[in-house]
Amino acid sequence: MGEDAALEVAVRLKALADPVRLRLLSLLLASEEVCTCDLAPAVDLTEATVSHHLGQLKKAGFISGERRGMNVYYRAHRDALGAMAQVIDPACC
Amino acid sequence: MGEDAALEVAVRLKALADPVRLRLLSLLLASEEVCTCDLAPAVDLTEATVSHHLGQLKKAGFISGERRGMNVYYRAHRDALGAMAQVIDPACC
DNA sequence: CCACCTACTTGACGAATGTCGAAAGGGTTG
DNA sequence: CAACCCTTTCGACATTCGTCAAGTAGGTGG
Repeated sequence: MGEDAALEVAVRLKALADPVRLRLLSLLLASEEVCTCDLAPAVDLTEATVSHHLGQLKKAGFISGERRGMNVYYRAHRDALGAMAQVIDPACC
Repeated sequence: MGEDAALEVAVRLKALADPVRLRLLSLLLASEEVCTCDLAPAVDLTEATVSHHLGQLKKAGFISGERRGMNVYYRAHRDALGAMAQVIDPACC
């Protein structure tokens, strides 16, 4: 793996390498669409903290959020996760 | 994903989420067996720094090292990487 | 046996980065 | 406007990265 490629992959892996973000992602994968106000109590953290984590996942391209009315609904990008899995083990898929 | 499971996965992902460790792993996957003295110049860091990184990869179960004479030879555990890929995307494999 | 060298690991340190929540701000609805 | 949802800024605290210095392990020559 090249130096630049390693840096890009590491940045995206860092976004996944946190217990809170893994649980948020798991909740999003299970429920299709969830808003911050529902996620915060599920992981027992403040909405501000959850917003931080969602921002990191969004920046890494694993989720996206859409505002509808008062709430912001987040959904997971399953293809981005699949691509990440393939980088870790190309022989896997 | 449960709280404890998320923590365990996060710890192992953190071991992967670093550009230096990704490059070290890539070198090990390419060459079957490499010693610290060959890895250090390949990533342009001191042997001490490389040893720290190899220790983290070893602790996470992605590599193992064996001393033969003066050198310590490391090799990657491909199955551990496959298992990690499957955690990220269960539908992948 | 001893000194000496190479290969590698470990511990301690400063610099950089990440985590979390309180407070403040922007949008949206009633 | 008041209430609600969400994000952003700021500050405290913890974790991580790379290096030096010291220590261990194995090999070599006097």
